[in-house]
Amino acid sequence: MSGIRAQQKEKTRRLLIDAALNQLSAERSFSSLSLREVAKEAGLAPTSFYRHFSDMDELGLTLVDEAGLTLRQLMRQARQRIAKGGSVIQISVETFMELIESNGNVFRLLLRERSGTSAAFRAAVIREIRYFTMELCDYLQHAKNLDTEVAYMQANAAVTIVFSAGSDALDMDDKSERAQLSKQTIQQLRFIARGAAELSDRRKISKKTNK
Amino acid sequence: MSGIRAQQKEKTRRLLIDAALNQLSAERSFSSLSLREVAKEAGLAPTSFYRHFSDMDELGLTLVDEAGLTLRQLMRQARQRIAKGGSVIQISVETFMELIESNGNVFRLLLRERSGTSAAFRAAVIREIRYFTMELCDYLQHAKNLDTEVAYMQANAAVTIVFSAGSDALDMDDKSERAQLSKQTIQQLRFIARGAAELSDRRKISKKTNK
DNA sequence: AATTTAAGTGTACACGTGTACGCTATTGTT
DNA sequence: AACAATAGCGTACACGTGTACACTTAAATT
Repeated sequence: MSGIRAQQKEKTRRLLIDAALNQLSAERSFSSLSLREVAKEAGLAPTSFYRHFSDMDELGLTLVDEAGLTLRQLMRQARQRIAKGGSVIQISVETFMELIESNGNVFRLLLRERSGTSAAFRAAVIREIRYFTMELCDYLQHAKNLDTEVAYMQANAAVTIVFSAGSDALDMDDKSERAQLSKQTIQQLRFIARGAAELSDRRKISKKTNK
Repeated sequence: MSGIRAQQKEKTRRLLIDAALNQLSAERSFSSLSLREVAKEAGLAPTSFYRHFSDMDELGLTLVDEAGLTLRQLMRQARQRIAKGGSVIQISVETFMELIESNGNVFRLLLRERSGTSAAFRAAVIREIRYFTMELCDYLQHAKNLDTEVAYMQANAAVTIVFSAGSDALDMDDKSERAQLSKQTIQQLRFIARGAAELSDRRKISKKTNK
């Protein structure tokens, strides 16, 4: 099996995925996309859609997977940059904002669409974000030597702040406005980091004195 | 003019508003609601809808106004409780969570629906949230004597965290789970408050030494 | 070379949608 | 008492939707 057939199939599958992503915008949520619209944008007959996905829901799940991949790519890239030195928070936020600029529509799926979708879809989105949060939590625990619970709360707050800022950035066309938003987000993350570090310290001290 | 007619009209207008609110859920966003569905739920013929709103968009804007009112009610209630003493953050979060429990669907409009709606709708939501943020910013500036810019960043971060937690709470049926979420949210707000207070102090010192 | 498999097409159907239009019945105005 | 205004209804229409079904055509298998 040379696979010239499977190869073609994969190609038009991507056509469908990209067609869906391209139609996303501030006005247009995934849940408001119709099977026919997506097929048309991909240059296919409506019924051909079924050769690749049984449902718009299934396409949606695939898109969320795609978004998850992008999120991991983000983590890898940020880690590489951090290894070269500099402010961890600043580098992370800037890397995130860059990725939003180039992969805007992929992120809309994770940042918007909190309702009006299937339960499976929402669960998938939540799973991706949780995974991301846990990665950050691990990092905080080890690199910053934080109390487990405190690390989780910091990670959770940080992800909420960054994703919310990312969501806002999606609708900004002015570049200086985005830069301002980045700056503010960085400062907010520092607030959180500072507060978390203090609580973690206090907890450690109280544990020692209890011994 | 006794207004028995206008009175009736207002009554069925409320029927439409409530019908729309009642149909909101995790699965069902406002943007996915159809004019006919809302009219049916209200016990009206589809075309009667037009006697009250020219559009689903117009209904949407009305709902956002409604949500804005609820938000102000929240602020008033929180202020009253705070005046009686206690942790400001804790009281605020608990008041917020209470209101979400009783007015869940009103909040879905503000907390979800970040896309897939008309530009006017999104603008209205953003306006309400901004107003809320500004109120908090004012409070922080005066009561806590914070630097203007720092106060804004804290207010913005706090609102993001609380609204995100509120959005999560909307889909929880377990009461203890909600309590845990409240606790976590309170701690996160304290992180932010602590970090902001420190930065504000540092800025004041540097201003003094510059004189 | 003959046969099977499957990606993509076109037609067809039932259904839900927004809304234009004319009607009825009741309230408000003159 | 006569008239105007209007909330609500029913019908009707064009349109977009998901999808079932029978088809072509090219690759894969035998």
